[in-house]
Amino acid sequence: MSASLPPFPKAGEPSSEPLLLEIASSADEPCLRADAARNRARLLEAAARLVAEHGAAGVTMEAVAAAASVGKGTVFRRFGDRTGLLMALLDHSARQLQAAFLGGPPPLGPGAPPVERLHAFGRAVLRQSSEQLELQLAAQPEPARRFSSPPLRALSGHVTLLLRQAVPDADCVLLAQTLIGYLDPALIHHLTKECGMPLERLEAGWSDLVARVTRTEPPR
Amino acid sequence: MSASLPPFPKAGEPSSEPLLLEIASSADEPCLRADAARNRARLLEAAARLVAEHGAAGVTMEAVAAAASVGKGTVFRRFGDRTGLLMALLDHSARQLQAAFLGGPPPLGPGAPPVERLHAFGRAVLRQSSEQLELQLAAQPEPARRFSSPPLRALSGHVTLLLRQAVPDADCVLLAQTLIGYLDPALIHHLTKECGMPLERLEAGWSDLVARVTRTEPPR
DNA sequence: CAGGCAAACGGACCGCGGTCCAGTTTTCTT
DNA sequence: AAGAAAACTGGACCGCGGTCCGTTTGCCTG
Repeated sequence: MSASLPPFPKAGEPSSEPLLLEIASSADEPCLRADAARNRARLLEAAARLVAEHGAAGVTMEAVAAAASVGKGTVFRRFGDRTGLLMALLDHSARQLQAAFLGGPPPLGPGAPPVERLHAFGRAVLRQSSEQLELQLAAQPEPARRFSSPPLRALSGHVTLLLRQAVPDADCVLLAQTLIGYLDPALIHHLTKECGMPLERLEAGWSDLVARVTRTEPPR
Repeated sequence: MSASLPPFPKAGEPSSEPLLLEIASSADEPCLRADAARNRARLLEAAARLVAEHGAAGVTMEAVAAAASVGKGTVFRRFGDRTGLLMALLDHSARQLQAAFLGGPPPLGPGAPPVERLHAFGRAVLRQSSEQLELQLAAQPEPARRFSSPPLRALSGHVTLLLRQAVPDADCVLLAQTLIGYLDPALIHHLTKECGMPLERLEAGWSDLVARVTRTEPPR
């Protein structure tokens, strides 16, 4: 296991759901030593370059280490494993998106009615994922941990909160996971790249889904 | 790549969606040579034993080969890759389930109204996945191909058909993928093993989801 | 400025998934 | 029955992700 990287105190899992989501683990980097910080930057830059040049598949841990003139062990110490490195590469845009729906302008940010925000949320995620698709796919952790990654937790937490406002008496956690599932990069890839659907259709599908899920009671 | 195993003509992908799903690739094994068939059986048996003894993680290709007194190359020739081997291990119950909803007694099989069948379908899949969970997780292909595996195609195809009957004017393919997403082994694992939810809650969640998704028009 | 120590480094090392191909076995043909 | 083509076999081989541990380096304290 890659557990117990000394410098990452794991942020101590705030026991129960905090009612307001903090800006996701912004206290992530516990003051690296100077050389460590420098190497971290070099590694990220090297990795980004490799992605650009040879695609995500070309991002070999050894290659990254070499390209950054750094030992292989260093890469693992810093990022834990390959997934960690790739996630670090996506971290920037992830935080950006998060900031947008936590504190940005409506309809994505607070201020709009929850259902509106859900619609906007889906569009935003779909757009962002469909760029970056290759990286998003490559960064997927092994199946057993797929839903435990901090960024994903943040997304599903947010959706849960919105759902609680929109359909208070439903099992919003489960509903949220369902919605999040629709935004899974692997699904997006399947539908757009393999089935050839245009992104607009996925967006329409999201809107329809949100509408159906947030309908309060059967017409009957 | 592991493509081009001479003996597997790839079954030629029946171009468009067949209106009636055949019993999923039942013409899979194009008459193996005698010794090959024998080795195949030995390998599956050995693999099953290893799963039972050391868990899915203990199923090393080399270990399986050794346990079956067979060369490593043989394993790969037969099953393509690790995922293929694991899927072969699950094949039996997959076909069983498929037979049940294609031709078994209602409410799972034909005869019941489509929404009824959807409810039963979810319960059946949830139950089956929650046993076998470990194997199901381990058998998961790399993200990019997750939705292309034949068994999964069969499931989502079936759901699509049922949805077309229940909500004819919706984008049933997308809706079906959403529902299938709820039944993803990785999600089941996350919710039951990591969040500690009882299976009953997931079943209730499924019913709620099906109800919401198949509601025809908003109450307004 | 010395010196001590935690943190960071780097590369040898390991195990596993996957490939390859020379040699063997089976099946088909005549 | 014999011989050749096709199919199968096994294990050496490769690359990569991940671990380990002896060595080096930056930082803080006196």
